[in-house]
Amino acid sequence: MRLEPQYKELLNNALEGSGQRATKQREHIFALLLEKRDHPTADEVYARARADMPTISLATVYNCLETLVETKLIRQVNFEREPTRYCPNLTQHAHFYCRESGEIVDIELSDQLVDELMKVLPKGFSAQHIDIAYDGKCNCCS
Amino acid sequence: MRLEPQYKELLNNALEGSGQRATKQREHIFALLLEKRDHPTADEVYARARADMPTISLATVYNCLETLVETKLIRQVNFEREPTRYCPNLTQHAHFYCRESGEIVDIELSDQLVDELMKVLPKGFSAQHIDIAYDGKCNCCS
DNA sequence: AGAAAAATTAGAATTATTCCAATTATGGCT
DNA sequence: AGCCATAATTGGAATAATTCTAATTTTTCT
Repeated sequence: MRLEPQYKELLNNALEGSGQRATKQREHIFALLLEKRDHPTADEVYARARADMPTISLATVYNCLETLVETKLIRQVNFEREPTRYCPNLTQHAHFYCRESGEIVDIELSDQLVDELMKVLPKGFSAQHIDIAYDGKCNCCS
Repeated sequence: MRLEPQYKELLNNALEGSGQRATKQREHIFALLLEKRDHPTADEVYARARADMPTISLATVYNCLETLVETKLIRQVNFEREPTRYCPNLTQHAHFYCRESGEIVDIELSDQLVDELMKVLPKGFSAQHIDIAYDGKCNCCS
C-alpha cells in the first residue's frame, strides 16, 4: 500500500497547515482508508494497519484518526451507540445503514436539498453541519 | 407529578399491545418525560425519577426507557458518542444541537421535505427512518 | 389466595474510548 | 550531518455509558 503523490501532498499540507507533523503512522492510516473506501471502526482500522505495520498501537490509531478528522481529511460517522466509523468520502453525502447486512452506503446529496434543509431552521440558528442517517434495507437485502 | 388519563391510556395500550406489563416505574418515567419536554440522558432521567421515587434503580431506568422506545412512545436521540438522550416528541422532527450551549432543539420537518429525502435513495433502498442532526449555534448563542 | 411470568434491583461486567507517563521520532537550525 | 526542542507514539491503566446477571419483588391470571 502506497499513498499516491497527490494524496501525500494533501496530507502534508493539511498537517502543516495545522502545525502538525507528518508521520509514518498518519500516512499509513490515511492510505489504508483511501484504499478501501468503506466505513471501518477504529478496531478495523487497527487490524488493517497492523498488516503492514505490526508495531502500531491502538492508541496511535485513535490519535491518527482524530488528527485526520480535525484536519478534515476524513469524516466520523456515528450510528446510534455503535463504535464510531471513519469515512474518506468528503463529498456532501448522507449515510444509509442497512439493518439487515449492517452495511453503510453513502448517499449523495444535492446542494439544493441541503439548502432546503438549511432553510427550515428557525431564525437565528446557523448550522455548520447536517448529519443525515437513513436506516432500513439496502438493495441487496430487499 | 401525575400522568394524565389520556397518556396513561396510551401507555397501557402500548404496553398491552406488546405483551408487557404496566408498572409504577414505567408510568413514572413516562410521566416525567412528558412533563419536562426536553432531551435528558438516562442519568438525568434517573435523577429526576428519584425525586419522587427514591428507590428506583438506574438499571430500571434503562429498562423502562428501552421499553418506551420499543413501544414507540419516546425516541432515542444520539449525537456523536455522547450519552443517549430521550425525546417524548413523536412528531416528525430533526434535532439541532448547539455547540455553544449544548442545548438540543427540535426542528419540525414537513412531509414534503421528508419525501424529498426519501426520493434521493437509490433503487431498491427503503428507509424506515431518517435521523437528521444539525449542529451549530442556536438563536440564543449567535 | 396461589402460581407462573415478568419486572425490578444492586452490583458486576463489558466495551469503546481517553488518559498517562515514558520512550521515540520529527523538523528546524547550525 | 548532528543536536535540540517539541510533538507523536506506545502500552497499559482509567473512565464512563450501558448491559448483564442472579436474586427478589410485583403483577396478572386462575
